[in-house]
Amino acid sequence: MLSKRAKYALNALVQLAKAREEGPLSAGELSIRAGVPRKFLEAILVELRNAGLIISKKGRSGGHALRLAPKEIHMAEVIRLFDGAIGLVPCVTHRYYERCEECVDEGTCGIRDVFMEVREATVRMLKRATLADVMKREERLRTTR
Amino acid sequence: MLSKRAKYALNALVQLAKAREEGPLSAGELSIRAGVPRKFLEAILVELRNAGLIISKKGRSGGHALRLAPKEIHMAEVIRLFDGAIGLVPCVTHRYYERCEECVDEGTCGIRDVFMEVREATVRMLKRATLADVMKREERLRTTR
DNA sequence: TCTATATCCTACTAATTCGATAGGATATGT
DNA sequence: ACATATCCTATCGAATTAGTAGGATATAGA
Repeated sequence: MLSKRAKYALNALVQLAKAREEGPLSAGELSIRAGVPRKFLEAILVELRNAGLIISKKGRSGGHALRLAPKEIHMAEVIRLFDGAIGLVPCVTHRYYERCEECVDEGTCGIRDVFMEVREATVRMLKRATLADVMKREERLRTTR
Repeated sequence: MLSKRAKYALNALVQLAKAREEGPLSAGELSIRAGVPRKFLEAILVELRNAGLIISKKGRSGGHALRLAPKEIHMAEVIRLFDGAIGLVPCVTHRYYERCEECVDEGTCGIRDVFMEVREATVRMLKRATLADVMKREERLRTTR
């Protein structure tokens, strides 16, 4: 399962993507739109800024806005930022790779082989899912119902 | 990420599948073959037995053995048993379904839509991955190298 | 220049989960 | 009867998670 931080971050980013024309949103406003506790959201926004995904402006009429176009930010990246590896076991991820101590021979581990496939498919799907794509999906869901 | 319990359970089940002809394995022996701490493994075995995946025989020359054929047990089932839902968010799983409180309209949530696809693909792959399939994979990995 | 309004930073906490161990009760094949 | 298993209860420390509190700092606009 994703952490709430990751899920909240995704919600917040989608709201920022939707509010692009509108200019920056304050943490207060964003916390309402994304349904995320105010103070908790603040901490998340700091991480998003440190990662270069958003730009934050201090002071009166400041706020937060996407730094890149919605099609440049994908879900895989956001999830990795907050929850680390996407793979189900540490031995199938290069970015956060770690050997399984209990494993005798990683190269011939059938379980690992399955998890490799799962990870690959998951990452592929999450990379295709940019903020722009997510908005497009919402559009489609709204109309085809 | 999977819990160690789930990963250990998978390792243990694969070892039991390999040792099928050999008769039941004791927790001690199995803990060596699967590389799992003895006492921890015992707790896991109890859960596997309660779930009907293995049969345990008490007393001298007792031990644990698969209750079903290796092709009847798949990884999805084992993971669900120990870690619960497979989906990345609670709102995309029927078995452990839970609404996201922060979500305004689940039916038109683009993020959810993505996670639905991911879950579906993941479950499909993990269901295909029976213990028999895992063994076949190991065979293939061993020979094609 | 003052002030309202933002972000930003440091700390803290309560609850839960996770991985693991200890010790002994209970069953059973030889 | 005895050696050898499983099985049951209880406990433990460490880490993680979700969330809150309070104030320092920057800044646009009056």
